[in-house]
Amino acid sequence: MEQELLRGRDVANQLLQLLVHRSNNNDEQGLTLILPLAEDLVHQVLRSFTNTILLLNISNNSNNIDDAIFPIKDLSSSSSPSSCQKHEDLDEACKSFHTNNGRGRYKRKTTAPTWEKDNPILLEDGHAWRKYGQKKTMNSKYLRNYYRCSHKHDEGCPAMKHVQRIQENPPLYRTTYYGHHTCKNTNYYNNEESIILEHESKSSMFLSFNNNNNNIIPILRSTKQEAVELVIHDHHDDHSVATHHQSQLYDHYEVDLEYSRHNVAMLSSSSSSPSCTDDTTVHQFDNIYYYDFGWDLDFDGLACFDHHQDQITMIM
DNA sequence: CGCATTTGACCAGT
DNA sequence: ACTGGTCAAATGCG
Repeated sequence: MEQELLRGRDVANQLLQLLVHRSNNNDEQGLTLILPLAEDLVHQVLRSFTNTILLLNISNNSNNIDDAIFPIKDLSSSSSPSSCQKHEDLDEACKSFHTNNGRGRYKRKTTAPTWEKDNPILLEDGHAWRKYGQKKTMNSKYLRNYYRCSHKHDEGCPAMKHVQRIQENPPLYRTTYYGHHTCKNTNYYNNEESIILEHESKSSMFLSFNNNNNNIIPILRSTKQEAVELVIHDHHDDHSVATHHQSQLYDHYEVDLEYSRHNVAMLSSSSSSPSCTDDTTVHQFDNIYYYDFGWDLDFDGLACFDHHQDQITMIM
């Protein structure tokens, strides 16, 4: 119950940050970008409440989850679940109670991966992972290793990943991520970890902007709890951190992230797909394209281009 | 001793 | 029946 409540509080904080940011950017593009995220966060908060109430009922009424009365109705589902088995939201909360001769039963995840990334070597990504299994898969001679966030139980962090070697020579490892970290990751900015940052992406900043020249949204959200201050000014300002160049073919943004100047993205002005530099690799997942920028200085970057909303999200 | 990893069994989805 | 995702006891390690 404590874990569920903590998770609910963390997600509510994320929602608050999102809404505060929204109130400072009164434009329609920003709204269309933020609404799906806000909706997702509200669902997570509701799930936390639901799980907590169920656990409360179980501890008060019965040791058997099937006998527990479920007094609230989940609006997202047409059925009115009265048991754990029938309620899809009750993922983690179910497992510890649905036992069979000491073995836990579980709900297999069916969600699409959040993103995936291929690397020539196994890299740290700055997060603490706990390995919970490995499996030989049919189409590969290499084992697939399964990890969940080390803060799954103390903070309810839902992030998971699996890593599998996909190529012998040159070696290539594919990491597939499920969900974002909601945990506080306090060691990320110390000196030791910053070395890792030079080689691997996925630090805290989610940069988001559309290709409307006058309307750059600097930050969408953060994967960590620390506030990240990065303001992108009008490109005519000499002190701006972002400059914008336009040609017939594409919009090209440069962002000066504190120390060095990076080419961030080239967005096609025809709204089809963004052009990329030569060292950019592209992955496609769930109708969203991920552009992996091989920057050679402080950051690697991952850009997500949503064709439906004609906007790009940078993950650095 | 306390934590993470290993490993075979269990389980859900197809 | 098969595949792969997850669990949890056994094991490893600092």
